[in-house]
Formats: sequence, C-alpha cells, structure tokens
Amino acid sequence: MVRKDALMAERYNAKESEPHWQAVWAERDLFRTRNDDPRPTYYVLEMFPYPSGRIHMGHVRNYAMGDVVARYKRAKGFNVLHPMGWDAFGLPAENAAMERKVNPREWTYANIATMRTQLQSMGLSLDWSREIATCDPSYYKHQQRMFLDFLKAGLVTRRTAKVNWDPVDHTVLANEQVIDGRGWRSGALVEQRELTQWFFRITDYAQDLNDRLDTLERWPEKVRLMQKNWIGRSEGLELRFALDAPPAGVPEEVKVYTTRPDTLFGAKFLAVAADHPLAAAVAATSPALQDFIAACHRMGTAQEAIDTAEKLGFDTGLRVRHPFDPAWTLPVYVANFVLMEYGTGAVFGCPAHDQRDLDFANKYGLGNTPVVCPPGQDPASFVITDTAYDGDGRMINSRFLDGMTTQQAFAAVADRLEAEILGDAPVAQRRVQFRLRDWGVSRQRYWGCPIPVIHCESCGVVPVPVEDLPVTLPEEVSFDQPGNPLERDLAWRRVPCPSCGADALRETDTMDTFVDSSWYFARFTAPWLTDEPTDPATADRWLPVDQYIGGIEHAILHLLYSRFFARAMRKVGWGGADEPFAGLFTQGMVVHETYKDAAGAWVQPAEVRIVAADGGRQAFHVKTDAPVAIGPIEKMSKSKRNVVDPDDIIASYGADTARWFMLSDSPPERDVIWTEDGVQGASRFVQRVWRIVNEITERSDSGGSPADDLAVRKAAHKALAAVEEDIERLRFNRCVAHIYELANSLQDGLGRAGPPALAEAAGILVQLLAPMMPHLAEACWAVLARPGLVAEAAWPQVERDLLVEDSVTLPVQINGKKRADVTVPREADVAAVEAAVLALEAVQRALDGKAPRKVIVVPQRIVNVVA
RNA sequence: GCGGGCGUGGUGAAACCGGUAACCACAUCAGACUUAAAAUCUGACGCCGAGAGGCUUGCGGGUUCGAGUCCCGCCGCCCGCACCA
Repeated sequence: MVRKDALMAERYNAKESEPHWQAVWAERDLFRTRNDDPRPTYYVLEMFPYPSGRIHMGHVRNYAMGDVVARYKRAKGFNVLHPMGWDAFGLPAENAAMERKVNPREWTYANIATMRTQLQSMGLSLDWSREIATCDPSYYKHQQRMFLDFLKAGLVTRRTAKVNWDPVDHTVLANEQVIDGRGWRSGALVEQRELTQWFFRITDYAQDLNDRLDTLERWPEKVRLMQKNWIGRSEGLELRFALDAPPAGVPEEVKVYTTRPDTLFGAKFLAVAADHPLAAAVAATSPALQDFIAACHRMGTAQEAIDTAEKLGFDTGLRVRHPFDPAWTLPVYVANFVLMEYGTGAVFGCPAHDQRDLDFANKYGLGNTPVVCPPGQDPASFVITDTAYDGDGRMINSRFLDGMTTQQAFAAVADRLEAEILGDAPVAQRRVQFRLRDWGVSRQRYWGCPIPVIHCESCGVVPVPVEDLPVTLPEEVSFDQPGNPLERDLAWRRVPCPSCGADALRETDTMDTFVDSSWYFARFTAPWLTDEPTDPATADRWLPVDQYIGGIEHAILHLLYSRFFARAMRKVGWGGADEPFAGLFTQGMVVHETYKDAAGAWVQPAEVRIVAADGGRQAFHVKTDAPVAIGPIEKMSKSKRNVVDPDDIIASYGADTARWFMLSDSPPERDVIWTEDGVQGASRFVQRVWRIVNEITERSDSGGSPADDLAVRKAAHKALAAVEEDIERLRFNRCVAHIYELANSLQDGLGRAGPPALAEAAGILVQLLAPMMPHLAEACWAVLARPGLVAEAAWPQVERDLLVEDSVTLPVQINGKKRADVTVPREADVAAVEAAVLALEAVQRALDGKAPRKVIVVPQRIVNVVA
C-alpha cells in the first residue's frame, strides 16, 4: 500500500501515442522495401480496396491480419513487401457522377485521400512509396500495353455476345444493375442484345487452370473446389447423328456432346437449343417454331424464372438415326433447357437416367427404357416412373453392352463409334469439355480502362501503337444523357488510322474492372517503371505472393482471372510466376446486431443504449429513450445501418484496440461479431499491459526466488513458441489467448520473480504484441528501455530447454473414465508408470484385488487401466 | 437438384496425431478498495446434486482400452453453383 501512488502509472494514451509512433516509423522510412535487399523475400498482400468513400470494419480486419504477418516476417529477417493500392475504376463513381453531378475522377481521388488517411491511422506497416491507383494513366497505360501484347499473342478475340439493354435509358446495363429483370433506374424490362465485344481467351488455359489447383496447397480447400466446379471439366463423347431424310435447307447431321455414351440404348429423343442452326433452318419455314424460339429468348433474362421453368419442347418433325441401328430413329425437338453455349448445343435424351430428360419425356409421352440397373436391383422388375437413376450399375436392354459396368460400356461405345465412319469422319470422338467460358472484358462504360484499338473503315481493327499509349479518358465528361459518354465524345473518338492515316474512330468500350485487379500484385514489384508493366526479373523474384488475404467473395472470379493473367503475362514476357498466389487466406466478415425502432426503421449502433434486463438485454434510443428492438446479427451494411465507423473506434479507443479486437475471439476465417463489450475488453487489456510493463520497470526491490524466476521465464518462452506457430498458421485468435496467458503469468509473478526474469518476460510479451498492437508495443519497448524500435527488433529466440517439464501429471482412466492423476518423472518408462498407477488407491479399489486385464500407457499423455 | 461446410457452457470459442472436454476472453455473481461510482484487484462460473457422486460436445447406432475428433444413418443451420447433357 505504501507504494500505491508510485505504482499508479498514467493511463496509456492511444490518442497521443499512436500518431507519435506512426511519425517515428515514417521518419525512419521503416517500411519502404528495397528490391536490392539481399535477404530472402516475403510478399504479403491484402486485397486492395475499392475507394468507396470510407474504410469499414471489414477493411480493419483484413489489413490487421496482413499487418501481423508483415511485421512478424520482418522480425524474422525477411525482406518483406507489403504494399497498398486502390481498385479505383468502377460503376459507383459513375453513379455518384449521375446523382451528385461530380466528376468520377475527382470523386475517386477524394475518396482515396480520405481512405489513405484512415488506413494510415491504423498504423499499418505499408510501403506507401509503391502506392498505385488503377484509374491512374500511369497504371492503365501498362494494362493497355498488355492488352496489345495479348492481342498479338492470340489471347484476345472479338465476337458477338449478349448484353443487358435498357430500352428506356438506351444504355447497356451491368448485371448488378438489372433487378428482377428490370433496369435499376428506368424500371424497364431489360432486353438481351447482341453486341460485338472483346474476350480474353481464358479457356485456352482451362486444363492448366484446373490441374494446377491441386498444387495450391496453401489455398483453402473450399476455394479450390469452387474453382474446380466453375471450370467444370468433364470427359465425354461428341457423336454425330445422321438425319433421316432431311428436307432441303436442313443440315444432314447433328452433333451431340454426352458424358454418358453408355446410356445410348436408352435414348428416346434428340433436343437442340433454340439458337441452334438446325432450329433456325427448320424455323425458316415454320412460323410456329419461330414463335417458340422467340418465347425461349424472352425467358432467358430472368434468373429466378429458370428455377421453376417448365421443360418445353417443339417437335420439328425431323428424325435422326441411332448410331448403332440405322433403322431406329429418334424425334428431334427444339427444347428450352438445352444451352447453345455448352457442348454442341444439342443433346440426346435418355429419360431413364437423367431427370431433365425424364421430365421432358413424361410431358411429351416419349416413354423410357432403363439401361443401367442399380446394384442389388432385379433387372426384370426395375422400372423408372418419375425419378431418374443417374448412378452406376450393370447394363441392361443394351444389346452388346448388356452385363457391362457403366464404365466398361462407356469405353465400349466410344471404341466402336470412333472406329465407325459416317460420311468421311468417325461417328464419335472422345473429348474434354469445360464449363468455363471465355472472359468477356468489354464494358460500355466511361470509368474504366480504355481498350486501345482504333476502328478504321478500310483497315478494320487497328491496335494503338505502343508509343501512343496511354489512351487516356477524356477529362470533361457529362452524364446528363444516358449511355456511354465516350460514344458521344466525337472529339475524343476521332483519330487518324495508325495504319493508313484515314479518319477513324477509337474503340469506346472500356475494360472490365476485374482486369485492373488481375495483375496489380505484379505491378507492385516495380511500380516506378514508366515504360514497361513489370521488370520481369524483379517480378520473378517477388512472385508468387507468399500470403494473399481477402474475402471469400473473390473465391472465383478475381482469383481465376489473376491466375489467367499470370499465365498470359509469362507468355508475352512480363515475368512473374505460374501461379500468382502461393498462399491464400479468406477471412470472415464483421457482423453486428441490428436494431429497429417502433416504426420499423433501422437504428445505428451508435444511437443505441443497451441495458441489462432480467434474463436478457434491452435496447433504447440514446436520444428519445424509446425502446428499440434487437434484431438478428448480420453483415455490417449501410442498408441495415448496423455499421460501426472505424474512425469513431480509433478516436475513442485507438487503432491498437480495434486491431486487437478484430484479431481476438473468432477464428479469422469465421465471422466475427462486433460488440461494444468486446472492444471495451480489448481496451482494458491495452491498459493492463501498460500497467504491468510500467510496474516491472518501477520495481527493482524484490529479489525473487529461482523457482519464481523460472516460472515466469517458462511462461514467456512457452507463449513465444506458441504464438510463433500460430502466426505462421494465421490462427490469430489463438495467439491472442497465449498472450493473455502470458500477461496473467507476468502479473502473478510481479511480486515474486526478480527484475531480470521479469524484464526478459516483459520484453517477450511486448514483442509478441508488436505485430498486433504495434503502437502500444513501441511505447512499452521504450518504457522497458530497450534499444531502438520494436518494429525493427529481431524476433526473440525460444529457449527450448524452458519448454520441457521435469515431471508430468498423467490422467489415469479406469475403463476409459478418468478416476485419478499420477505424477511421474518425465523420463519414466512404461513399466515405472504402470507400477505407479497400480499403486494408486483409486486403482486398487477398482481392481478389488484382481489383476487388471490390460494397462495402456501412452507416454506423456494418459494411462488407461482395463479392469 | 448438385457440390461443400458447420453443429461444444449464458456468449465468442479452445481441444494439433483418437488420449484429462471447455484454454483464453466476454457476460454474470460474490468479495476487497472507495463517502459513492468508475477503474483496479481477488474469487466463483458446463448441467444435476447439500454432498459423495453422476451426467455432458445436435440425435441414434458402430469401431476402439479410450471418440468432440473415425465410420454409418437421421435432424438442423450456413455457403457456393445452378437446366452444364
């Protein structure tokens, strides 16, 4: 009690401390990465943000995780690259321009400025000297260069594709602007229009993109699986059906792709897509079919409708011959469920073994013949009524296939039909098919990277010469009229043809913003280059990214496109790696309770006061005191108003508290619930660490027994070993638990252990904290009078000797239930442990004088006595 | 429909290879300090039971000396894809 005043260290003041240490780091330029640093490289990257206006808690979580890894790896002696940039093109800037009459560029750069300040207030160890914004000509110039390289290398094609067309606004709509089949602004029914557009030939790499997934061992299994399904590789047979007496103008054959050639003897019909050439040929003389095709097109738009859509078909009256029996013919339908984009746009229907075919056959009275008998079924009694059987089994009703397994039948059909000739080619061909389609990159938008080509009446499509890059967006832009402003801007569009010099027009499509984010990780390796997208040797050294961290929502598109770009960039000589991201981590969302007032309006958490009530909690509005209903916990979103502004949290608690809370509690891949109690708990811990560290330095009186010294040192080194392992595996919540444990041990040891042991343990505590709460750690480091900055300090070495105990306490089970403990020397052999256990009173009592049937001793773990 | 994941105290969770279920934290309760409150410190805290003890990882089975963990069958929730032949 005497030294109470002396021990009352001042409260840690994050508001003063955090900007101070940020200034110290900046002054020493601590986080600038040099490409010529000889140490081993480590590239940690978090998905760069879209500059929407302000950062949100999801950003705080994402960047806090990345910063832990970056600071830890730096302490471990790596040359760490940890850059930041802005995914700055996109629709919201255009929306803001339309709604608020602002310039998209100014709006975007203003947002970037705000968000940069916010990120800097988090104390992230970022190399800001490498900052890039994708909307800057210094970035998209190189993207245009690569587009031209890809074009030359045959990785870009141009063909027609459907777009969403708003007939009232006369504009192309992005998918997210189509709501329930209607334009988001006009409310008009959206039509599908064919437009000539640019495509990246990602399907050229479908096989490799599929196969290399297996090598991405540090990717979540879930993401690999999602990509695998998206790529959708299948092995099947393309087979040709000859038409039986086709009328004039109708093709003589139809090609069909099937993964189930084994079921060929169960075929009952053939169906082609509404867009299939055969359908068009028949429709030429059939107004009824024209109507049917038009109806199919109308249905195409609405996503939900497909779900419930009935299988509909139109009987063309044509018939095809069965490949194994020219006398056996099948009717040919045009069907609404057959997709022109997949396979050959035509299928043969085997109702017994495909649910869709069965629904269709039942509707049109086509019947079914089961040809695969499930294991354990009697073939004689096996019938299909309204549930198709798509499993394996033995072939029946299939002539020469009877008795075979489905796999054998597949091979037998393929072998025979590959050898059979129809006209001048084999009837069938084995073939691999993918669901993946080419990547349409054309967007009829202003705020994107211009596609660097010129359309000339006599020369056609002419690439912009590399020396003329970048093709910059016009500065002056107006969104008063609907449509793409670039199309109206003739001053910008009109250019001489680079090839013949005649009057020509610029391409007005800009690139999908996914292109911008498909190579930024490579640009970060040398963003100062003005003439080239990358320095290939430098890119080779840094890539792949060692640890990439971001949201699961990018599991497919962004990551797949980046994987495509890695391949394409290597092909055209810009270096990098086969795979862009060696390690991937997908973090969970930040969620929060929702609140609604009596009128049903959403209420912000900041306006809600929570009171503990009997058996639960009650919420009241801070201003009106009116009761507020507590709703379900949901993802923080503006629409539900359940957002907490990082600025507010940093202002009242500090960045360290926010970071600590985001890393504690929930496993990083799971959602974390933001609660006021949780932040306060984190904040209390900040103060506790500060008190402990200060108290240690203020106490030099107590002596400390060797046993107490050892206990504190053991606790510190145990925590060190555990945190090290858990950071490596990105298990930040476990790191937090270990650090709490160490703080508890340190507090226990305060009155007992000696100053050297306490100082050592406190130093370790501070270093463990440093990746997570860097400002607090820096302040504590100074209090401990340790030299330099903790941000520059090498990671401490674990003293392995301190991790092993001399004796171990083993649980003793009798018949699998824990009944006692036994403490034995660590090195005790099995016989010694067994003897010690059998001497225990509890064991004696249980055995009741008899010999045990069995004693299982698992060294260092457990003993089980079977009575 | 297809594919995948998850289910543990009041809450977030931990339990690595099948080996003491519940580390750590939040909340709650009690105590200390205080005129009081906050802050801080100490303690209790899975369930039943006064206790001894018994029970407990969504439910039901199985394998095993031993199962939260492995296998089979249900139930519930979540996510992704979706007419892909």
